[in-house]
Amino acid sequence: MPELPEVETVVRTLEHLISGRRIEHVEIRWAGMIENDPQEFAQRLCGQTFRKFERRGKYIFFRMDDVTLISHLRMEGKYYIQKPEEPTDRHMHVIFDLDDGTQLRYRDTRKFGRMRIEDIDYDRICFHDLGPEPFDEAFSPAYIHAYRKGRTMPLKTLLLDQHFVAGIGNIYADEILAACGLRPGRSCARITRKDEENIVQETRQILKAAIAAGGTTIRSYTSQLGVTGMFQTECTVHEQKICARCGQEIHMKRIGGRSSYYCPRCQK
DNA sequence: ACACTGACCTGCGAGC
DNA sequence: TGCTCGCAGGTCAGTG
Repeated sequence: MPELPEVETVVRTLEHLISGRRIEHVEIRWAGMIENDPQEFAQRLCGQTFRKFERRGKYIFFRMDDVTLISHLRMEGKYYIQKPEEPTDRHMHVIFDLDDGTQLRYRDTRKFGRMRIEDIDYDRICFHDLGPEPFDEAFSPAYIHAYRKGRTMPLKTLLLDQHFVAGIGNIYADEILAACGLRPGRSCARITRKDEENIVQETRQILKAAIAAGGTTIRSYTSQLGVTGMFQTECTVHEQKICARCGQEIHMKRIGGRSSYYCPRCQK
């Protein structure tokens, strides 16, 4: 399931592959994933050229000539560059014909992903009240301190809260908390100043390493774009059996409706 | 205002 | 073998 590092990898790969390509036709096979009126969506994108490729949290922003195409992959959304004669299947939901004869195809087995168009100057930074990017200096120990004031939610829930910080999903939330030695179920009201510093530092460290590795592949993130990452081999707790640090059996507990993995010895 | 739950979807694997 | 059921999880609407 793509999180910030995977989405960043997809954005940079697509930038490399389709920058400067013009959309000649849009085929929408499943209209449920288009948040605009589907006809208007297709009509406004025809004749537009991919100019800039941006990311905000887990959202992709394609800046065209006159419109911004915003895409969220949710769990299983993937983009492919393929030729028209290559076979499609029932999970291909949107197909863009490009001016070089190839197609940009969006495939999503669970139909959770969403696309929409907005005006060209649509503000990426203020989008959806998303929290700061983890690498932005606004994401600081002082910011965490202020945000958690008056809140009692588990740390795991806090890290997954996109209003708190943008881009962290279930896998990296587990990894960040493991690196900090904090249990995912610990209330965010019960951490120290030092913990706040560690969360900022480990979040950046882990996401940076993941981006460098080209994103994580666990079960859903593979692509013909050549961006299959290998970061999952570096997971210390998520979907692991044994703690890499102490050998203790990894525990799994549902927190905020998500499976959360932690080492009961290393994480307090 | 905060916190929690269910809905959206489909594929897969466990269990009977 | 073939069926049912639970689980996977990002986001948002609805509820307490």
